[in-house]
Amino acid sequence: MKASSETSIPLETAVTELSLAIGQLLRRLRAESNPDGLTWSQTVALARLEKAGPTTTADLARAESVKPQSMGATLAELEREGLVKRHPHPTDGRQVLFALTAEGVEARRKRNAAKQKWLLAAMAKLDPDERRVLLSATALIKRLAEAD
Amino acid sequence: MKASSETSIPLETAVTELSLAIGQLLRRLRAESNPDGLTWSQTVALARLEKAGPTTTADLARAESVKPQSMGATLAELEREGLVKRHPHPTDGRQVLFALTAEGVEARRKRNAAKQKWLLAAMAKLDPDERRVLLSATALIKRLAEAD
DNA sequence: TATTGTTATACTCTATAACTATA
DNA sequence: TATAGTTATAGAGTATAACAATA
Repeated sequence: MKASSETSIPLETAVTELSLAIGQLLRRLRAESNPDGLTWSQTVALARLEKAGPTTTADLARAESVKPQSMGATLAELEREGLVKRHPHPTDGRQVLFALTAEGVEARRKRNAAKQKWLLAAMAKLDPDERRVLLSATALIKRLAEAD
Repeated sequence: MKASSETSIPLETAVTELSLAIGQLLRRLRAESNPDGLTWSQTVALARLEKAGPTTTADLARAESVKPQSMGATLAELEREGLVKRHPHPTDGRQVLFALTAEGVEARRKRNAAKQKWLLAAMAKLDPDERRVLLSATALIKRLAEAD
């Protein structure tokens, strides 16, 4: 497994295969996920709020490559369910900071665990080396998603 | 880069990070894709028909983890646009085989190239080693998506 | 003027349920 | 009966456009 055997594949093909593969896995994840509980976009928003702390609609939208209106709809639904709470921005009256409530933290912990049960089981069947490749790839995928 | 430094991360965390990362990249791909042209699900269906040849609605649906009705809607739209054509199954009168038309082959080649321009550029900025990791990961992601 | 967020509206993707035709 | 596909309907996710409030 030294090197150039894989570099011979054209980059165009690799790019196509990668995007098809991630689409395929994401649909599988949706299909396997618990129908009760959080939707995909709600899960993502909660996870990001948990990692980043209080965040504005616009920042969340940028991070996930959606329009502020789309993220606003997701946050409004989470607020209606009591999982996030809005706080005024200390210096800018236009901005609104969203933060997890205690209920939101708990909901995320519990429901998210159920949601990813399937992927956890599938990963457990891989070799340790294969898991390491996926782990390295995760960081690269994030870098690609956040590249200029 | 031998081994166990990365195995110390809990599998739960790795799984969460992976699914968030692929969601993030898929949304970025959608946001960057040409608004004219094929939608994501149409692109996927055409790509699969090109690779597999004539295929039934049910088989396509299974491969992409969607219900036959959902895949049927995508195929009906592609048929309306003249990119795929339906053919009777030779022995089973219930089944319908879908295949690309010449126009479909051309549309896929041309529009798909434009659609993935952004990812191609982003991948080109990675190190060769990093591209190799992503290439290996692509196969693993497909295996996960197709696992039992 | 530029930015943040909201409201209104529409399109895509997918699901479930009920139906027809064929095996 | 069981399977392949269609039609009808609904919900989630996203987009664009038009607006209000604040910087």
